[in-house]
Amino acid sequence: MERYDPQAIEPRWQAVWENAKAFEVPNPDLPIGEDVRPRSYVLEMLPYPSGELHMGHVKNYTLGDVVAHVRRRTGYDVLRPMGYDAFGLPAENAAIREGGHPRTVTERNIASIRRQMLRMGWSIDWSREISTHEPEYYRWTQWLFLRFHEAGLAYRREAPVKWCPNDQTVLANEQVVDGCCERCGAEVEAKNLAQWFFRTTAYADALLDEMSLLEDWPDRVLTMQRNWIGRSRGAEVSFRIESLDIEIPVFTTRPDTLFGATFFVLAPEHPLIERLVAGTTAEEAVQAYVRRAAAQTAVERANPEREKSGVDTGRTITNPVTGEEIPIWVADYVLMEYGTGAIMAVPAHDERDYEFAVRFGLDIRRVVEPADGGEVELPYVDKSTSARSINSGQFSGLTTPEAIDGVIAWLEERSIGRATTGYRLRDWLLSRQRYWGCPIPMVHCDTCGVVPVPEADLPVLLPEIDDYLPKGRSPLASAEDWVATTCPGCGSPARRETDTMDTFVDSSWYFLRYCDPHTDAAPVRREIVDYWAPVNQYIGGIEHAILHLLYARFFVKVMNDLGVVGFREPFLRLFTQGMIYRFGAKMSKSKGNVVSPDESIERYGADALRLYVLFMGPADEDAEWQDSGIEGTSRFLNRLWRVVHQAGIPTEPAPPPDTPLARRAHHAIAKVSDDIQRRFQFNTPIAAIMELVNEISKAPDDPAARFACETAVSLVQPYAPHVAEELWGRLGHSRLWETPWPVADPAMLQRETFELVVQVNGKVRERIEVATDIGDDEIVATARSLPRIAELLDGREPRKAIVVPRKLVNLVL
RNA sequence: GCCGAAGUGGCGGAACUGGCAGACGCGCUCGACUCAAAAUCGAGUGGGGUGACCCCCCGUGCGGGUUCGAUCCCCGCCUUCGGCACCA
Repeated sequence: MERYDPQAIEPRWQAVWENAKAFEVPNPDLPIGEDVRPRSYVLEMLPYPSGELHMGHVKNYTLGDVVAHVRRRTGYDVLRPMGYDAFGLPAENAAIREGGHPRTVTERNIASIRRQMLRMGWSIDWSREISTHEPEYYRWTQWLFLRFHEAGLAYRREAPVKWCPNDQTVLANEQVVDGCCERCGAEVEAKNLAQWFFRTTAYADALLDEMSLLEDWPDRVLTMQRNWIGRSRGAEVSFRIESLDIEIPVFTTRPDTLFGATFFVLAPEHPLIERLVAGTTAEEAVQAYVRRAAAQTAVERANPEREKSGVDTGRTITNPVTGEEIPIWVADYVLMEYGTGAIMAVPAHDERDYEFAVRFGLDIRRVVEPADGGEVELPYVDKSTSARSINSGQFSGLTTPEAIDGVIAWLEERSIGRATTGYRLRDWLLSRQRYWGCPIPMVHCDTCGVVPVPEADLPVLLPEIDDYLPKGRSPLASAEDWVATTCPGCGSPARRETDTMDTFVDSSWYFLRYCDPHTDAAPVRREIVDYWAPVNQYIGGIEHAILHLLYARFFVKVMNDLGVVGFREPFLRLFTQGMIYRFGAKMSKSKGNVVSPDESIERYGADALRLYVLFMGPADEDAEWQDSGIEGTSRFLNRLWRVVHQAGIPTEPAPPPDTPLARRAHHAIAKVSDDIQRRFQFNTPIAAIMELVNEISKAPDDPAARFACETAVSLVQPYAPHVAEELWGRLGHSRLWETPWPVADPAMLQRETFELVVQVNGKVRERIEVATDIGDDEIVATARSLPRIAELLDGREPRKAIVVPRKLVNLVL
């Protein structure tokens, strides 16, 4: 018998698939008829070509490959494309590190990633390959930007922004983690700059409410997105400073506590502060406080452990329900970015206001109590129906929800307030002061202002420049020939926008372009994109729970509103895979704990590696890489190889004889199919196939051995397609990749007998084989007649007998 | 602090709807093959008692509860991981 040699087998089958265009799915002819084939769009997140593939990619794409193979073999046209998220900081930083041009380095990395992907044997439709840095792609990114701009959803404004001093660019809110740059970890700085934004906040409600259109997303991802969007319903209430004739609105989720508002607080950045204190005795102290606050970093300021600080302005403002004058303070626990930058402080019913009032000796007035009249400590923050208003005029006695509605109605009648909704979500800051990105297709004209580049002039090509190192302003600004242009409006000399787009813009619609990757008429043709998309199954890392997954959802909603696509959500089902660790840490070059896919392939073959990354444990959980683990799956493939060659393999009559081994094979079919299709569980099917192979090797002369071997090979194909295809051929068949997925025969799953577990008082005391159709009474009688059970009963009559059909009987004394 | 997930042999994990805890793999032990080793094959492998076998007791982070029966449900706690964190 020939040895199992993955190094010989694997490249051979990869060539066969390539020649046969085995995994290419053509687009339908237009117009699309009624009788279309069932189809499934299976997609994994596309890689950044900033280096080579790592084990995380191997797990991600192998998962998708298993799903894709099984769907193909169960009758679907499966769209499974691949591309590269080529623009952006990771690729650009890699280029700077390696000292080449970003394009050269990126394209070299793409070539090596593609080579690795082919070597893994993933079933990808390579005819649809795209890369976001190619003009054929980013032309349409720019086109979408223009349409967003037209619709008022892309705009430029000067705003306080987060600046990464290391990467020398601004960042989106989503890219700031604990006050630090998500990429490089440097502490971010605050700056005021004119920047481009997408109006994500206009879609805050849609992003929340349309979660109901999703078929299956992990709860934790939905929760994270909900928290990120942070919708809270409440009211805006106007407070007046009579002496200065100024109105300052506040946002509150607790209008019912207005009677307990005993002071008022402004954020240090609030624009009215200067006017309030000008020429007063408090002026100097307030200005000093404001300066101190400005000097603090976001990290310092966000530390909730820190004792509250603040300063009295000496001014008062009128509480609109009580008519009382309450003091106005300035304190940095109030944020300018949320709500209106001013709050009414209700110390009795808010933790932060309470802490502040205690520290500065301000009034604390209780206006809510438990509905059952019980005693509670302050601050009392319950806003459910088990709380009710007190000391609140006409609203006293109402439950909190009633009081909230009542106060809002009262405010609306008098035009001093209204129901409104607050969001934590901010608009998406998309401009970056970096070279390696999609140019923003806008022109600055002294006469016309900011003018869009006409659609016919797209793409605005990224210019070739010598020095693309980040230096605080976009490197594109130094490409003077490129910057100088004429205004599309008036024809006078004008300057191009020199910022580039955030990489997340590129990756917010790539999955649509795959559907129609070569069209030069539109980003995608509507009929084609609606044929394939939305994605049926998306697979990727949890680290994109907010960033990419929220942006892509936003993009698709806008594109739907613009009529570009016919659906509202990009990804119907989402599966987030866990990370692979080694020696307790994420694999990284600096920790020296990396196992490279190339190394594993060379030693054990792609099939053994593919099996191992999914056999490690549940795919959605983190897992620890064990070098001996891949040896195990490699050993299993050797065993499978041997069993197929040695099992005698006489040609059996079809259908195969009904033997214990044939029944084991049918059980394996049922288990593997159910685990992959219904449970989306990938480790246990491998165990089931291993069991089957073990059974075959124990009974090589079983008359159904051939059938059992064919079943094992067929079931392992999604995981280990090369060796499966090879053995399938040696069993006298061909093209396993398009052979229908096996179906378990229900009759073969039926058993005539089963092992009855006999318990006494819940403890297992005996097991016997009994007929499947045995009656309950007979089960009890049989159980009691067993010598061991009779001995335990010792003549006593069981108080109760519980029979679980086809499982067990429990005799209770 | 708030929200969420998880905790099972020496290790990774299995047990799907409350019904035989530890499937499958790794590791280890013994045996076969071999001059020998590796590879491969076979047997065994949660802890304890007793010990030829049978059998008994304990056992799924800890403490309680519900139930004939709990890894699974409920209450309280501990630990680990993840998210959010002055969001008014």
